[in-house]
Amino acid sequence: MSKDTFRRISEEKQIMILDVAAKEFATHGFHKANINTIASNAGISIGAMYRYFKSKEDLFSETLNNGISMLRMKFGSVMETGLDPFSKIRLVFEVPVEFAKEKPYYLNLYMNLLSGGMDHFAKRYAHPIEKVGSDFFKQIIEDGIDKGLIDEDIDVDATCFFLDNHLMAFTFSQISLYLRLRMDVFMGGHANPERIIDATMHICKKIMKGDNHSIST
Amino acid sequence: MSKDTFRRISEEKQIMILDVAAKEFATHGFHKANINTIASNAGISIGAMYRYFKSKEDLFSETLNNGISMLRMKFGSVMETGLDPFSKIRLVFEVPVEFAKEKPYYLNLYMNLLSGGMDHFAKRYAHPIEKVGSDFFKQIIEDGIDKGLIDEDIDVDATCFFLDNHLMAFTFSQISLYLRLRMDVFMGGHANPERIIDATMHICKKIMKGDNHSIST
DNA sequence: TTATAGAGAGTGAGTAATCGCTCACTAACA
DNA sequence: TGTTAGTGAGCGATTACTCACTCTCTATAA
Repeated sequence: MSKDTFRRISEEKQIMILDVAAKEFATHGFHKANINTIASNAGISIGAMYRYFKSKEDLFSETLNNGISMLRMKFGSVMETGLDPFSKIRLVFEVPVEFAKEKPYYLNLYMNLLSGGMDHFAKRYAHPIEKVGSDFFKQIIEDGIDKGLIDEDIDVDATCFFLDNHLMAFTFSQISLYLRLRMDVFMGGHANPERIIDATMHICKKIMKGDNHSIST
Repeated sequence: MSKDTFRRISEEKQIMILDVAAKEFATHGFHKANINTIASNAGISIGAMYRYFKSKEDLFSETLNNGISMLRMKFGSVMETGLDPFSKIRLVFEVPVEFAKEKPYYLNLYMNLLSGGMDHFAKRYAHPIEKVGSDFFKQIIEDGIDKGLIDEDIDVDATCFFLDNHLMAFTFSQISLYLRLRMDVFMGGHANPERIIDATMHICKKIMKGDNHSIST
């Protein structure tokens, strides 16, 4: 965790430093990211940097924590809409498209957790991060079952996993060069987020309400 | 590409060196991987290493190429089985489970392509790699439509993308610590590959043959 | 058969650059 | 005068890559 000295500076400056750091970690990956560059881009000295954070790892953790707060807020606000299950699922696919336009580098941070040499962070962050998406989908589906909108004989866990896999791949496809090229291969030329979301919703309804195709879009 | 000198040494030695390199790249990521360690683990000098490969990037490329060959072979042998579409899809989900037991580090290599700082490789490898999976699913689904096993009104591109997203996430879940922990969160405790494959096939049939639930497992 | 020359394979200590982090310092303020 | 904030030159560790060297093998001349 960051030092007291960091929490004592103005909130804008905190956010600015974390944004600059997230950008650097996102573009170069944790190991290749340069702390001296982050300090210089944030307009502070490396001395100050190490007055605010114990180490490079500590700074990275703080950017991750900042990202988790944003993630929780986004999922939370979708839950609070009070919309029907399918509309909530549609919304949660639209969120990363918007977020990728504002602060894509925070999404990159999570993608970097997947790869080799990041086990230390994976152990600490997999559960808190993934619980958010898992709880979200489970609550929506169970709610849908209660209201008779979703078949009660589906494997809830596996369906949530299936949906979140697609959400994860779709989200990362907005920000990873490799996955963007991959999406183009699959979708034939320039892939359009709206088309994928429409198709996703169509598939969603088939999975969860296989015997009733009459639900409105 | 590797130098002539590399292609002149025995094939076993070539494979041994590439395996050792893949392992190092997989566990530490490209940037943190140590060429001197690779040479030492492979039982050759760094001098020899640089006689075989132009640079660290060149060595990494060669391990990727080696992995692509394996990937093509695996997908190819599934296509050649002559099984029905749904059995082929089941097989292609079983393949990475087996492969992750033999040479997981080759799968890690691809995951590392997704994250930050790997754009250079992403541009070169996204298309050749992803074309394999894309062609595979498209051929299967079109074949299924021809034979009347799959609805002809589905969005083929989007369905392939959807299926491959799940295959990718499932495959990487076998080898990435983060994604393994994530899978546990979703599946509640220890996730079992067979259960996920069963659920996947169930979902597959609903997506592609929504009006007919009577197809055998 | 033996001596010699030359090519190619292989070696590993060393170099140069990078980068995380420290610490002796100054500045501002109470 | 003491405390806290901030600075940035530079240290030490790491690591991609080089190069002057040895070893091995083959071809050819004596």
